[in-house]
Amino acid sequence: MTAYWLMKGEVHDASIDHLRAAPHGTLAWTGVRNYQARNFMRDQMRDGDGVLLYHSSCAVPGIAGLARISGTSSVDPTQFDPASPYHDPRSPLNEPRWVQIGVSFVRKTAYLPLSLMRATPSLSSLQVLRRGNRLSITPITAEEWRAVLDVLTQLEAQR
DNA sequence: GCCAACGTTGGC
DNA sequence: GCCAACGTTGGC
Repeated sequence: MTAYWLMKGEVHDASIDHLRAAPHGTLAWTGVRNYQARNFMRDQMRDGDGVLLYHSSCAVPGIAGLARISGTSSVDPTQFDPASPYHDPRSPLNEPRWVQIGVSFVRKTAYLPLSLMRATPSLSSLQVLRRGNRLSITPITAEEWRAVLDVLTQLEAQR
């Protein structure tokens, strides 16, 4: 059974345009340094799962496109790279803490700003809208996935 | 750049 | 195992 996820990408290095431009439209999702998010990647994500790609750390955060999970999780090499901003000197070489997973471009959508997400009743259950939420990966129900796609369809019909 | 919220660390 | 201090996230 396909699951759905919302994944935050910092707009300067993991935007929908970065995904589209990547070889095979696929980026290794590195740099996740939160145990809950790691556990989603390691234990629950499956090849083909649906992904809402959300742009964070930008003037207008929001959903920018659709992607899908590609393959299964593997060791995130950036944890062992002293030159990487994601270097984790405390991660044991023989028992790596952090994993990555492939994320593949599906399509760029109409832009759905966070402010509109908050203002749309059918999206009110999204975990990313909860106060104080900082988790970079959150699960999405099938109903929420449909609701987001409906909103995107409406936005795309308007332009 | 501010700062609320929250996760992690480490002394005890 | 508690919890204060600290660091980070991320919207604004």
